[in-house]
Amino acid sequence: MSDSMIKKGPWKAEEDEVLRKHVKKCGPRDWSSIRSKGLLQRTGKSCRLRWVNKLRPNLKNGVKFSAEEERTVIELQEQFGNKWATIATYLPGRTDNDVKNFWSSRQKKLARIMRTSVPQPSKPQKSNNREPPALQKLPSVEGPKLSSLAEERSLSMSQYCPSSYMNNPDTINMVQWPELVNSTSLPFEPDLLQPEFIPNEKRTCFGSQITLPFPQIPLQADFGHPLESQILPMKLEESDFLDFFGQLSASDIGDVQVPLVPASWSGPEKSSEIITMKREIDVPLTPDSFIDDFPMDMFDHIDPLPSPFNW
DNA sequence: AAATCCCACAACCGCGGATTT
DNA sequence: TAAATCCGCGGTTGTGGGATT
Repeated sequence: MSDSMIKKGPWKAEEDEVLRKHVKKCGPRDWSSIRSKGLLQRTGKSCRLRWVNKLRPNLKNGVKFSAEEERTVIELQEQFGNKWATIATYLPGRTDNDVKNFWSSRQKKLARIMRTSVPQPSKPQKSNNREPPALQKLPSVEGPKLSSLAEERSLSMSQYCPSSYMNNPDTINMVQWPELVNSTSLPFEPDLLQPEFIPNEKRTCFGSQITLPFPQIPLQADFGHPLESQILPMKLEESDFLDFFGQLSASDIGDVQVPLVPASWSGPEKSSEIITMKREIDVPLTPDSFIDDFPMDMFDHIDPLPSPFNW
């Protein structure tokens, strides 16, 4: 059968039925034989993909990711990277494609938020382009494909942040963090916002990995990302933002003194507990570690959101 | 009302590893 | 053991519908 006989594009119900019958008869294998037997004019790859992503039983087709699923994906992506098939094994009814698409959408939302966080110029500009003017002169914010939040944030920060503040511990604690956008612009389900800070001994400030039991994950476990969920919606005003980040690159950050606990944590040592954090070269930057490294008092201006556990 | 943007989703492609011949 | 084939994975693109301008 020549390549010109190979059909591509959307599947029809009749094709789905043929594929279902094949799987019922032969099991989910021998995909190539479907075409060689003349059952369908689809490649074996295409048949397998259709089965795995759409026709397989117990799929959650058309069902949005729940907050719990989002949390799980976020955590697992941090642990496994872009191993979508691996991550999907933790999410019943979800395919690697589902997870991949979810993550991709989320990345785009985050990128957009980072972009719109760029300060507006003092002079209004006439332009049909909705891109913030400050960004227009910065090349390729969306250029490289970023595989993790950490990369995304690092890129954004290094581009947006003029620099010298980045590793100036004296300056960091002087910063007044500006207004915040409301939670409706968050790139994830509001369910993920957890004001409580629940100390996790497996988690340290610099992106240590949360060790998840394999292959079962307790979905009820606390996967909250208080730092990420609160820092990302921040809308940064021009002066504060640029002043803060000065002329140094994020990678230059050395020792920085910051409070360890989020503002919303009501622990007795909230404002007094200061630790010295040191970035070590051999510590991999994980998706949340970049944000985790921010000084905690920058969250002081964030209104606590209700815990999903209190709803 | 039209144009544009945003978003979610489906599907394809290229590659590499595993299996078969 | 090498070549051919199959299979699975991750990256990318295309598309349609809803929202926004």
